[in-house]
Amino acid sequence: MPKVTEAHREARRRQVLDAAAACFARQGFHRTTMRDIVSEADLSPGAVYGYFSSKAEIIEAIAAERHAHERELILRARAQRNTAPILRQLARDFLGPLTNPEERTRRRVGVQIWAEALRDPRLLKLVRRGIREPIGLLTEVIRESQARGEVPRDLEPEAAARLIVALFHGFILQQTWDPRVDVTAHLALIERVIDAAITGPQLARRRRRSA
Amino acid sequence: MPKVTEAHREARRRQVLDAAAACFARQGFHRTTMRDIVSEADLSPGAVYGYFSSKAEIIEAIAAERHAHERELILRARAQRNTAPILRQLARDFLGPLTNPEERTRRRVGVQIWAEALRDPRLLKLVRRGIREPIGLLTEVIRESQARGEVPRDLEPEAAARLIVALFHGFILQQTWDPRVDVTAHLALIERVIDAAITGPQLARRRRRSA
Amino acid sequence: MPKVTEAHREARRRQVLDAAAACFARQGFHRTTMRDIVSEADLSPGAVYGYFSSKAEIIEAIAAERHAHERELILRARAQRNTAPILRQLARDFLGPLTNPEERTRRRVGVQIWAEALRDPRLLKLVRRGIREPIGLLTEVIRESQARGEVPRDLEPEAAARLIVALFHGFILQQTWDPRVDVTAHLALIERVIDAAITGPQLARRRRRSA
Amino acid sequence: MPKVTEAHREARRRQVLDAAAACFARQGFHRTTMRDIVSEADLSPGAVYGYFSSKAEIIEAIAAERHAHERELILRARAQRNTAPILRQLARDFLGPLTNPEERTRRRVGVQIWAEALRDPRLLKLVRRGIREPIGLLTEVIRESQARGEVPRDLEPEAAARLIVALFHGFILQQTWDPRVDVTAHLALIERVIDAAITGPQLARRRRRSA
DNA sequence: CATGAATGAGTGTTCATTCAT
DNA sequence: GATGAATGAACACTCATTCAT
Repeated sequence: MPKVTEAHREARRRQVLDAAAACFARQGFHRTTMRDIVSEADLSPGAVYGYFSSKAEIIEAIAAERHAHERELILRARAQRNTAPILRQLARDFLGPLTNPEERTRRRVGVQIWAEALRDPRLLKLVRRGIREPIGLLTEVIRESQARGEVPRDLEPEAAARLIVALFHGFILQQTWDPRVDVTAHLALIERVIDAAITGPQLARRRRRSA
Repeated sequence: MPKVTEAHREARRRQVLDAAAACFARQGFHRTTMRDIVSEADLSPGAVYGYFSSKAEIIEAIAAERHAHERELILRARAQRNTAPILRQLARDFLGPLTNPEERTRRRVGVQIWAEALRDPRLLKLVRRGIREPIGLLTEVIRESQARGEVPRDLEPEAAARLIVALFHGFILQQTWDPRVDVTAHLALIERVIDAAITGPQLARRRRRSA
Repeated sequence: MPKVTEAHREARRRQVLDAAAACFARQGFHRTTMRDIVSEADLSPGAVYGYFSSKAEIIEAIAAERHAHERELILRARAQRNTAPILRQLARDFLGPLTNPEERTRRRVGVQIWAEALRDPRLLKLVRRGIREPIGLLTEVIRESQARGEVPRDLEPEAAARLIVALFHGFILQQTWDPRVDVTAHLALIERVIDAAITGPQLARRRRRSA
Repeated sequence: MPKVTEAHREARRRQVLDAAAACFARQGFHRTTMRDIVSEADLSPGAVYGYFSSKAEIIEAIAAERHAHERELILRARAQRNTAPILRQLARDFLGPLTNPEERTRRRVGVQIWAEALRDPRLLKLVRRGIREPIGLLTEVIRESQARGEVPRDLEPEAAARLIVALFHGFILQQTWDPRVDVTAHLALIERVIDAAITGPQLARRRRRSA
């Protein structure tokens, strides 16, 4: 049994991770020094290295946390029974929080991770997994929608899943470069696109008949 | 060897810019040292600094070039007379080249620029302008489409323009993280989405007839 | 080895300052690289920068130390009760040590500081203050001498103070350019000038009698 | 016979020397780049190197010019027949011009040369010679004064000469650090010191009688 | 002769990481 | 475990000088 409780260790990790995220959001990874993180966390260098063995590991931990969170959001949305509500909830869950300053901070770090992944193989692996899973989940969702007849059968489910993710990522970028970009207008448009794309049961039936 | 032609100067700039892009694509901005660029360009540090006064200026020059190029692509696409062809050409011009290794290199650098802009105010300004212009052009395109009755009038043109750009940026990201991602499948899907979105008079009529 | 004593910190500062002074005396500020100082002090660059945040700051610290020392010398000399002994002690305290190699090293650095001050506003400020104080003290000394009737009343005290300082500085220069210049001969001459200048009551009386 | 006249060469040298002096006075030797000099002189690097083979050589040339000038001043003063006028003229010729901005510029460069000489053996040689000659001339002047009975015979002539030079150099320093230092007050004081030191023929005779 | 692009060794400084206390 | 002084390789950038044109 360690001298220090697991809860204490976890609290310290949080402290470091939050401090690092704040610094990264402000100045990017490479302009952020370990000193910056250490100061922001109000710890000593040695203490930080007791929890993370390198700067890269901190970045990875942040990325991993983010992916776990997004996975959770998708799983939760999938609990809905129909396609349109699932997609609407995804749009709300992913885009809605962007009005929140803390989420914006996290997204700024997220964009840095996207770029850093091109440089750091371990991070790339993480980012790939962090994207493969959501795409997998969305692919399933679309397949289920096709089974329900809410989405045309000849649609390539994975391509559609990627398109949804791309839409989200692309909007994150715009929001990050210019926080004045209107989240609500975008959400409204996306809801409209969803409505257009999804042929709810009745609509689908009607279509089939008219064919 | 003084009194050198303008062509010579331009060739040297290219040499530096290409070398820098190659390095940046491989290792990111911050892991790329000026020495790396200088070696790759087969020049001396002094020579490089004769053309660019800092590493940041090289990055900015690359970003500016890219933006000019994209602007050109959009202007060219707009020369088409109808919405669907315009959008199809845009999709082809922006996504098609991603199969080309040189374009992929450029896109990797592009992603770095997206992240770096969060840190470097000058670059952020450049990126913002580089995005405002295409969105502006696309917004006009959509307005014209609405005037032609090819697109519903109650669509918010700028939001739609942003959505198109987001789609493109998001796909770039996926492609950059994993070059195996299928460009063709995506293009096909996008063409389909375009067809679904556009209700141009002729197209609309044709569709009704074929139904 | 953290939580280090103040004494330790002070010893390290000394180490850097002495090493720097040795280098500066040998090669001047601008030919002395930080590497030189670091080697001479047998430290690492990082260690040096832990105590001084720039090369300029090292120079300033040396200048400040020197000024404090000179101030001390003047204050001590002023403890004498009469003008001639004060001036004689000043001459001895300032010129005497020039036979000492370590003092010569310090004086060589001092000359560099004099020149560097023309370039570095912070250093100029320091040098000006380092000169204003001694001149102020000497001015007071002369005023007191005038009150005692040992120096003619119509002498401009500050001009006289400046003249004394000029004499000293000028001699430092000669000594620095050519260490063979005879300190003793100069001291003797200065004592003679002092005797000639001071017409203290006793001295004046004694002189008249011996005549 | 060269393609370019000797006069042309001389004019170019002047141009470089003046430009360099202006730069040196502003920023010191080491902060002045050859580019600075080249720009100030409105020439090309190659042109400058056609007249001076290094930066050090420019500095040396400036020092040499200055020394020649000072030598001239002393020789001219010696044309006076008596000691007091000689010294008074020297004081006027050396200190008087300090009110002139161009002379101040030259003196700022002079101070740099004094420090640089500690680093550069060739320059040190020059500075030593530039000081040995005036001291030699002044020593002769003092010897002649002693022969004329205007100065006590037991005065060490060279020490006295050095003292005069020291006084002058020291005052230059003060003036350079703070141009507000009052040249006139200093001149007045020096005249007074001269009067006190020199026993004109009559005065000398009177003294001898009273002994 | 003049030009000015090119050279490349060298500069002051930083910062991720370690480890003696 | 915690501390923070110390390490030292590495960095972006400069500038005296050269030499092809």
